[in-house]
Amino acid sequence: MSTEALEAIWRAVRTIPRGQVATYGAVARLAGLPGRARLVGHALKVAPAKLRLPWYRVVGSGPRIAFPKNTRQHAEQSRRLRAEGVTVTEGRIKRRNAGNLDEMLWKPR
DNA sequence: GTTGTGACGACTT
DNA sequence: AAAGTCGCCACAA
Repeated sequence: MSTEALEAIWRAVRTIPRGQVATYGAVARLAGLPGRARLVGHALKVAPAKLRLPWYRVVGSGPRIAFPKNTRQHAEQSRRLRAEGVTVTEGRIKRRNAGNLDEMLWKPR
């Protein structure tokens, strides 16, 4: 995979505002890689810690925490999101505002 | 080259 | 709601 794609993903993740989340699919689209949500997961996995990416703001469709329950990562992501005011219950994200921008979208309903 | 395994997602049962 | 199926593709074995 090209590093440009990885960097595009990292840049997209950086644009997610505090207190909001974006899905893997949305991040992929933002990075110009529609349909490649899995690549986003990979990009986050290999991202240098030095970048200090807000990886915890990236969630699965639902929107829900992508990690299985009872894993360290799941707990960690929930903790960090709650620390930013995001409500997480049983791995699900509760929507709080009207998600104006398409990027911090949670399914607009 | 093939296979299995994912920080995924949309759709269909 | 839950479980399959299929499309997507990077990576390791």
